[in-house]
Amino acid sequence: MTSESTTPPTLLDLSTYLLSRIGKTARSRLAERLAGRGLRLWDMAVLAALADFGPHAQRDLVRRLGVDPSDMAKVTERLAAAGWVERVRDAADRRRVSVSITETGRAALAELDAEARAVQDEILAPLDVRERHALHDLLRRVHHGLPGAP
Amino acid sequence: MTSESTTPPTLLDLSTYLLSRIGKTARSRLAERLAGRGLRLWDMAVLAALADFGPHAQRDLVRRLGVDPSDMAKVTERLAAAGWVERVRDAADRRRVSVSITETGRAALAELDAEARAVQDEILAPLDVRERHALHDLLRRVHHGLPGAP
DNA sequence: GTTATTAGTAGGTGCTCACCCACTATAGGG
DNA sequence: CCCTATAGTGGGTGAGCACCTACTAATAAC
Repeated sequence: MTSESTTPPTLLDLSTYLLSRIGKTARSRLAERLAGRGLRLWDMAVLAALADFGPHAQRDLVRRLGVDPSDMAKVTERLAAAGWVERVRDAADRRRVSVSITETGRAALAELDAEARAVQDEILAPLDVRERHALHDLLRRVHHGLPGAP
Repeated sequence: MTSESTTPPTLLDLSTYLLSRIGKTARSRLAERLAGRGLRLWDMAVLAALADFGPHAQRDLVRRLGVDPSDMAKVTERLAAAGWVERVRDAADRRRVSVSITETGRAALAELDAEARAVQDEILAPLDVRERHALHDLLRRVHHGLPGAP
């Protein structure tokens, strides 16, 4: 338990402190699990985007997720090596590479999602189902107000 | 705005994703502001601990905040250079250094707190006061369940 | 006294992350 | 056909962070 008695109230009174602290542990716990499979957080994000919205030109993935093009190249390379995604040259515009998720990729994403939910269960343990929904709604609205691409 | 249409629903459905995303922007925005004053996040945490709980032997700060002793030395050094804290050798045990916040330190902390609340207002903009309280309560309980010192 | 333990410090390492530049290849505009 | 812009890629950089080691000074244990 985080000893409330030892964390300065000045910080505990800041929602931003709590958000950053909790977010960080959530992030690192999931990253830890993904690392066990040789994956990073962006890899999961890319798989999710492909599963949810279908095939993308790589540049569209870049724009959707706000990653550097050069970094995206590395992600798709890793995912392709693992067989989670397929990359094919666009016939119409041969500069472009169309990226799509494979069946194995979908299966992998399902497992990653399960991992993520396991982490979530750990972290949200103090809350009952109703409270988790309430939290999720609030977070959704806050997230919606965040700037996406600058 | 974070274009909800572009973030994969698979991720949006994860509270952990939202937490880590929101927490990260909160963290980096505050860090950015503190950097303008030549400070880091830990500096504020140390000031808060001293303001809330009074003077500490440096080793107690280390234990309270879970930082590496060597890093704590650098923090107190920086804070002392700025005049925010005072370090005096403990007469009883001359290995120890007692760290206490100065009046200027308190004033500085108040400013930092104001900065943090400004960031908070930006981020929680979509929520009204009642909802912010609700969110804070939920976060408090979640945070309380987190492991503090391993 | 000798030895082991503890507090603080200086300096360095490895990792992640976001970012940037240079380069190739394709495409499109005039 | 030239010139500019775009897509993807490889490689490198610098900031921030957590961690670790070695060292000094002081205390406690025996």
